[in-house]
Order: sequence, then structure tokens, then C-alpha cells
Amino acid sequence: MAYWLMKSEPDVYSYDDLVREGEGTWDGVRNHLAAQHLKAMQVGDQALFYHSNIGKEAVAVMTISGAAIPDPTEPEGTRWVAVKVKPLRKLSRSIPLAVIKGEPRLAEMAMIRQSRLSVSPVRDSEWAVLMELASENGG
DNA sequence: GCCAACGTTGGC
DNA sequence: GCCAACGTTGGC
Repeated sequence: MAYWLMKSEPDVYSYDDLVREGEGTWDGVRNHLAAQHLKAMQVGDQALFYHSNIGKEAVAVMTISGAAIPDPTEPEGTRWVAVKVKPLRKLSRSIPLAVIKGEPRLAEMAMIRQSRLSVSPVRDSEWAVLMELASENGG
């Protein structure tokens, strides 16, 4: 199972919106590297839901419920893709970007190294650190 | 609101 | 094929 981090501006689409929907389609990705990551996702993978711009924090964990399909917001024939996601759990403590940046063990995270990438992989070791930061008694 | 990073477009 | 101009993302 792989781990990911996916960004969304909460005033456009927030974690609460996903909870309300039950299952969401992660579409609108228009970056080739991000799209590559979408294609690599498998059902059962887990992803951090990160609120960009407003909040700037990871707020929840979701699970990939459907592998890559042609992006329904694009006309047929284009190669952009979307995946299906379902909410899993809200983090006990959300993880602000500042905390991620201040954690040396997360310095190599893809989202830190390339801040504008909206879909990025998270290593197992990084995931463990993030979950530690998100727990009530960890850190 | 500003600006850095990055991608895309178009002139040459 | 290079590179300047421009648009977008997203942090500050």
C-alpha cells in the first residue's frame, strides 16, 4: 500500500465536503507529474487531505476507492485522469505546513521540495512521522 | 497584495 | 531549439 498527499483549497473543496458526499472524484489535476501520481494510485492506498491557501494544514486521511479513470471534467480524448476517494478519518490534530517544514525528518518530502505539486507521494517513514505529529500524545 | 517557482506559449 | 512573456499555484 502506498501513501500520498493531495491538496485542495478548502473554499473550493474541503474535507467536510468529501465527508458530506461520501465519495468524491479527485479531478481537475492539470499537471503531468501530479497526473502520473494519480495513475500510480491503487485502491486501498491512503492519502493525506491537505488544505492549501486557507489553513495550510493536513487535516484528514482518505482512502483511494477507485483507480485512475479519464477525468470527467475534460473532453474525451485528453489524457488527464481522476481517481475516486473516500474519507477515512479526521486527524486528532491537523498538521500545519509550518510544523512539517520544521520537522527535519520531513525535509525530503515531495510536497516540501516542490511546493506547487498538488498530488505527491509520501514515503512510509514520512507517513509514520506525520501520524506521530497528528496524534494527541505523539511528537 | 506580492512574489517565487514552475509550466506553457509563441516569436524568432 | 532557445528564451522571453505570460499564467497559475500557493506560501508569505
